[in-house]
Amino acid sequence: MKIATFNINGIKARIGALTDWLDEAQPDVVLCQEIKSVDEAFPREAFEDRGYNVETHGQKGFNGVAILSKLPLEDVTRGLPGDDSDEQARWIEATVVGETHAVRLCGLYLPNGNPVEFDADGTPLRDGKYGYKLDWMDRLEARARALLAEEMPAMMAGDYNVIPQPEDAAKPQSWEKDALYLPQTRAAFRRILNLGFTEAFRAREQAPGHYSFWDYQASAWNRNNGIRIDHLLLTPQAADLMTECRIDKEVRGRDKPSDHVPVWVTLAA
DNA sequence: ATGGCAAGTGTGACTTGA
Repeated sequence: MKIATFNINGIKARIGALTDWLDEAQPDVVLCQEIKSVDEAFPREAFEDRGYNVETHGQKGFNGVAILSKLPLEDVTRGLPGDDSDEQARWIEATVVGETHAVRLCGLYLPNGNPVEFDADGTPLRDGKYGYKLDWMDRLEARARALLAEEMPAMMAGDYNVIPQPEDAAKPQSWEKDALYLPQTRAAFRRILNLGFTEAFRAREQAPGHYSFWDYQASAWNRNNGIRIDHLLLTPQAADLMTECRIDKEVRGRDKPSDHVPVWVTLAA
């Protein structure tokens, strides 16, 4: 079972690039972020024609997540638990049943968190957009604990907007005051990992220089000035099934690319 | 150190992203 995460940066602008990649990579499931579309406007037919079931959790203009799956999607839920006042569309879950195992899939688009405000000491304030990011990560940790307690193959995958380590950025020093790389951000990410999740890509590859995002600006792609912020976190039961994990880097060099590329795992499920 | 781009909304010039 091949499962991918892909921040597509707008479904309308990415139909061609996304369907081209689907036809060639043949994933069973794609967790999509930043669909930037309401549910009614999502171009389902392009994917249903290729045999994918489509579940969306969209909003107008920004954010929005979706799941495309060749397997039936069961028990679909929308929204990250823990704050009924949060109206941003950043979380969707569903279960797929493979030949040997059922797998719970959580697709997420974690808040960016910039700009960060600092006090006079240079300490980031837990306020505004950065406060929302850290609060969202606390809710993610709570959902992660509940998921682990189920003791089933499950994953939380998506655009985490977290650079975990210096080796995950071409120029780590340029991110030091950024919400994606502040110590508080990285600590919150580690707290979740340390509950017992396997970060799929790092479990298979320890070398630096592997990225999943290159900014559209300042020739970031041509200079390979990238960061690795799209992650798949696997429960122990899912990690036991993992056979492969890769980043489809070359997708970034095509026509009308997203600024992110797909990252995928295969599970013996 | 700075500025650089793309997408959505909606048709001009913003907001947001990372």
